[in-house]
Amino acid sequence: MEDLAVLDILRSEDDETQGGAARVFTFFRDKLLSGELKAGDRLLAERELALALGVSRPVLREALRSLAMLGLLDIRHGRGAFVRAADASVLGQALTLCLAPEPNILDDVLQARIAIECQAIRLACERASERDLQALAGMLDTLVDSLHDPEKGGQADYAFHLAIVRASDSSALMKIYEAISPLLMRSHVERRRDTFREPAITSHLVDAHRAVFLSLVQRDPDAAESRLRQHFKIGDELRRKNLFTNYQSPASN
Amino acid sequence: MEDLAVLDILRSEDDETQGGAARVFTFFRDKLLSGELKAGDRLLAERELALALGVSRPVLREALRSLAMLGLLDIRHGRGAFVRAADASVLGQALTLCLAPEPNILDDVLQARIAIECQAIRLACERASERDLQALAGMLDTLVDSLHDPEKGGQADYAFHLAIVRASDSSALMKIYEAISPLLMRSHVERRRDTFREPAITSHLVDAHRAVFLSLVQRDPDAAESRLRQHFKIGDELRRKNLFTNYQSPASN
DNA sequence: GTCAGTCCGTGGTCTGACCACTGTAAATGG
DNA sequence: CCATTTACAGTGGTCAGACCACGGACTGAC
Repeated sequence: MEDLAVLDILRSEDDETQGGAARVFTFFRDKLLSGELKAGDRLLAERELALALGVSRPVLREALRSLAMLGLLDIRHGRGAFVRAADASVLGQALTLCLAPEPNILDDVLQARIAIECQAIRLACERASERDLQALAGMLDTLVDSLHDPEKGGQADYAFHLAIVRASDSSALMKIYEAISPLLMRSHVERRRDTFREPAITSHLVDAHRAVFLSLVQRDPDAAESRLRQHFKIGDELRRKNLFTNYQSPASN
Repeated sequence: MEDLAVLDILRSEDDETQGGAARVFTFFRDKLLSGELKAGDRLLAERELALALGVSRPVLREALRSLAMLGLLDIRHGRGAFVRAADASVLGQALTLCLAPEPNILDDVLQARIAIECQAIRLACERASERDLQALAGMLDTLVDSLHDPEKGGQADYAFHLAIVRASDSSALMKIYEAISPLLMRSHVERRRDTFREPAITSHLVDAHRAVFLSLVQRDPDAAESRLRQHFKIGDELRRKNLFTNYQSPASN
């Protein structure tokens, strides 16, 4: 009952005076939204669909193509068009598009990341299952094992933080986090490449993650968020300091 | 220099074996991303573009239509295709699409809202300008004046919270907040309609907003976030209590 | 000077055909 | 009888050319 109401949101801004392609587009979008078309379903052939909807094939193709570009359809040559499971990658692309003209995107996205994670860990303190915690513990080990490798280390770091968001059991937080991930990943691995040799940084890294994890195990939201914030803060300071040092004596390059 | 690097993110997943429409699509998307095409620019006529890019007009139209559906282009009959300023509405639609199949979206989006706002107000404590604070003060007045009207009151409430996010001076937080706004707005006005007659709720509303504002003026991030969290928490409790009461005696309907 | 009508450029749509890819089922060979 | 190969039917991909509908600008009459 509640789910259906959500559909009105998008419909509201579509007046009835739109062209054929747009009409077909909204037609299918609403079918997808309402669940009338589920992931994996196969659409009719283009020629039949065009006939059924009373539009020409080019018009129908424009609509289908748009849906495909949005990631809602998977059109495969010689096979047909299939409904695709909702994917956060579109979200990520849209976000990148929106933020592209802005300056200092990377630092800015970091703020969004902090926002999501801090709320996620609070929820995780309430909702995290035993399996979530075990997964987190495993990732902590992976993190320690891959300190020497900037590539694996970065991935392990990301995996740990992602697991926190997953443990929040909030699909909205999760989707948004996935959406900013592409942007996030950039600064993540880059930073890692610059700093993985610094003992002060790597030691902090392990301690900070462990501290966050322990607070989570103890189900203490305030402590968990506080430690997470501290982790971000110190990481940021170390990074700036490191950049400053390298700038003064870039001989190590 | 840094901005350009962002472009690689999307390009990475596009192999070179794609069809004509997809090729044209990525062609324009990258032009938009790189700033080669700015908002307001007018594209060549379809026939000329098709000729220039070596594809037929239907293929070109499929690509342009897809860009239009993504909100990147504004195609107007009889006038031409114009580059549109990046808009968060697409983000909102994409988010709605992604979250549609999930249960309890409304409550879940609220978590995202709390996440964004709590981080935003922290940043706002550092970055908010005098004008931001004055705008916030004005909205506080509007809020008080419109307590009696569920419609205006809801809008004023939303405007106040939006202004907080704007004061954070973070375009990423702002875009994400705008993206979840359509979903947010629903529960917002609905809740307001159910609760605006309750003195306990309206009085809390004013006090809470004022307290948040004062902490912001004093540039105290911890206090500001704490009070904001409290505001959300109490609001949630009051709402649940109210729903419970109405459920027990729905005569007032 | 103002207003009406005309004209041209634009997107919007259609038709019908042909090409390229895919899976399957029939034909072939062992 | 089974495995391999081949032919076919169905699907999306592309194209060309034509016509319609809309918007703005120019031109003419008033």
